[in-house]
Order: sequence, then structure tokens, then C-alpha cells
Amino acid sequence: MQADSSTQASVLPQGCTNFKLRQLMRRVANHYDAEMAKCGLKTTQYSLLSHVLKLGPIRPGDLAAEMKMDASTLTRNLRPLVDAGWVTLQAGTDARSRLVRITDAGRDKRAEAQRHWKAAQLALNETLGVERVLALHALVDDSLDLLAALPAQEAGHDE
Amino acid sequence: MQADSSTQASVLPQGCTNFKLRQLMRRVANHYDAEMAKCGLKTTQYSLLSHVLKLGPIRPGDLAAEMKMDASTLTRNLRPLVDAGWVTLQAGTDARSRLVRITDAGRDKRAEAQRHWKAAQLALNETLGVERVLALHALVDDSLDLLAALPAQEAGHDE
DNA sequence: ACTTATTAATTGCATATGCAATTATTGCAG
DNA sequence: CTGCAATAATTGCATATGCAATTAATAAGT
Repeated sequence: MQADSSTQASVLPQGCTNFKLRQLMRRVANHYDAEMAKCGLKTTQYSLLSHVLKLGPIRPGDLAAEMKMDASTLTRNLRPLVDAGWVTLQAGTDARSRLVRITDAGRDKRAEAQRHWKAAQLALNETLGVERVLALHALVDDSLDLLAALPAQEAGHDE
Repeated sequence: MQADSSTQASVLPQGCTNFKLRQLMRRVANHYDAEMAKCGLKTTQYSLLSHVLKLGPIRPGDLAAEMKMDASTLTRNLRPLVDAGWVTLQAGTDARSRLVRITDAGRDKRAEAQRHWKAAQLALNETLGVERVLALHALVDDSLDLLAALPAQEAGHDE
């Protein structure tokens, strides 16, 4: 059923979606990071390591696309993991490409970190309630799908 | 191989809430930033400027608390705005305190930026659908409230 | 083959983020 | 008054983020 215009007008979103998401992201990141710090990893690094494990060996550009982040961000985020010996950057088929691959030490570290991640996730489920977390995941996933449909949001300046 | 993925596995959250939120935050920030760039502001700067307008004159620490960010982050994020002449940092009642205040130029800039913000917000409402945006806002607000209830997430888990 | 366009990764620049340590100041106890 | 704790803001350090420009190499076009 469609909401009529009068109903819709009284329920327009208040506040900035971007700001709200940023606030929640900060709080949630703090929550995870407090737990992950016990094994010396940022949660972002755990995510990256996990994706390399799951998708690797993979080219940096493809990994960035999978994780929906800029390629230059990925390049830099990989550095600490490479320095720690958890992943390697080897030559790809192509002389301009590379292949990101997890090392044995990386697998071990990831397994250790996964326990902390799980503790953080379960604590979050507890705090927010499983249903709220499920609803949030669904909304985030749906929103990402809808935003992906846009080619390049505002790109269109020809002069 | 799938021993028993039955029972309640289907209603447990899959994936990492932190990673999902981060992905969405990036995409949404890109969307707003593409529009805000037309007036030379990052969306984060618009949020900050808006909060200074609404809450100022205010002490940096109090502003950071209101915006739920670290005080040191606030200090640094203010710098570009101060340099641009949109806000001032004046002495507070206390010699160790300061007061953040918006300038006339800041008001003008904020008014200009608000138009771009609104365009971005409306475009997002359109892309995601107003109901989805409303649901997302409600979920974010509720989650923030629940997370605020925790004094210091992992600070005392030896109960 | 030579030129040009395209692709892949990276670097330069600016900002965002937070913890730990620091500086400066105020408040309090002795 | 003196010394110590508490408070407010900031700086040091490390990471996260993306756009624009750059470097390098391959592909495409003539």
C-alpha cells in the first residue's frame, strides 16, 4: 500500500543520514576495536585479512572492488599487514598487476583474531538484540544494493 | 559436511556488523561528498559547522561529546574551518578552556552548503526510498542509545 | 611498428579517527 | 603555601579514506 502524500509529508526523514551513520560507525568500531586490540589488530585489518583469506590470491584492484573501497585505500591498508608478514604482494600474470596472498602466519593471526571478532559480535548482538542486528544488516545490504545501481552518483560535468 | 546448520543458524546474524556499516558509510559519504564538493566542503565539515551553529558558543570538549567523537578528533577537524574563517576559537571562562563560535562568513557558508546537503539528502531518499531511510534512521538512533548505555564497552568483563 | 588509449597500481595531498602522552590550568588537601 | 589530583585541550603516532595525478605496462588502432 502506498502512503498518501499527506502521510508522507509528516514522516520526512529528520537529520542527516550521513552524520547518523558516521556516529554509529564510530561507536561500533570502538566496540570491536576494544576487543580486537587484545590481539593487536584493528577491526579494519581483521576485515581485510579475512577477505584476503577468502578471496586470495587476488589482484588488489579486484579486492578493492569486492570490499567496495578505493584502490588507493586498499594499497595503503595492505602495507601494515605485509610488514607484519601476514600477507604477501607477489607479481601477477601481468607485469602491471600483483597478487595478494595470505601467509601461514597470516592464517594463524586471522584464526586468533576471529575469536576476538566473534566475542565482539556476540556482545553487540547482546547489547542491541539479535533482531535489531538482523534488521540493521538487512537494511545495510539493501541500501548497498540500491546505491550500487547508481553508476556514478553525481558524475556529469562536461564543459 | 554441513553438520547442522539447522536449528537457529538461520536467524543468527551473518557477517560483520562493523564491516557492513563501514561499507555503507563509505558509499553514503561518497554520495554526499560528491554534492557537497560543489561548495568546497566535505560532508563531515558541514556537519561540524552545523553543530557549531546550533550549539555554539561551546567548549570543544562539550561539542565532541555532543557529536560523540573523540576530543582530539574534534580539535583537528576544527582546524580547516578556523583557517577558512568560518569558526573561531576564543578564550573561555577558564584559562584552560576555549569557546568555539561560528563567524558571519561561517553562517553564509553553512547556508550555501545546506542547499547542497538537502539535494544530497533528497537524492538519497529517492534512491533508497523514504521508508527505508526512516527505518535506517530509527535503527541507528536506537542502536546509539543502546550503545551509550554501556559506560566503557569492554572495560570490566571479569564479572 | 608506432602512436594512442586503456588498465593496474601507486603516490601526493588533504582530511578523518582515536588512544596515549603531554601541556597548561585549576582545585583540593595538608 | 605546597604538592598532588583532576580537568581541558592539544600533540604524537598510527591507521583509514578517497580524489587527482603519476608511473608502468598492455591493448588497440592505423
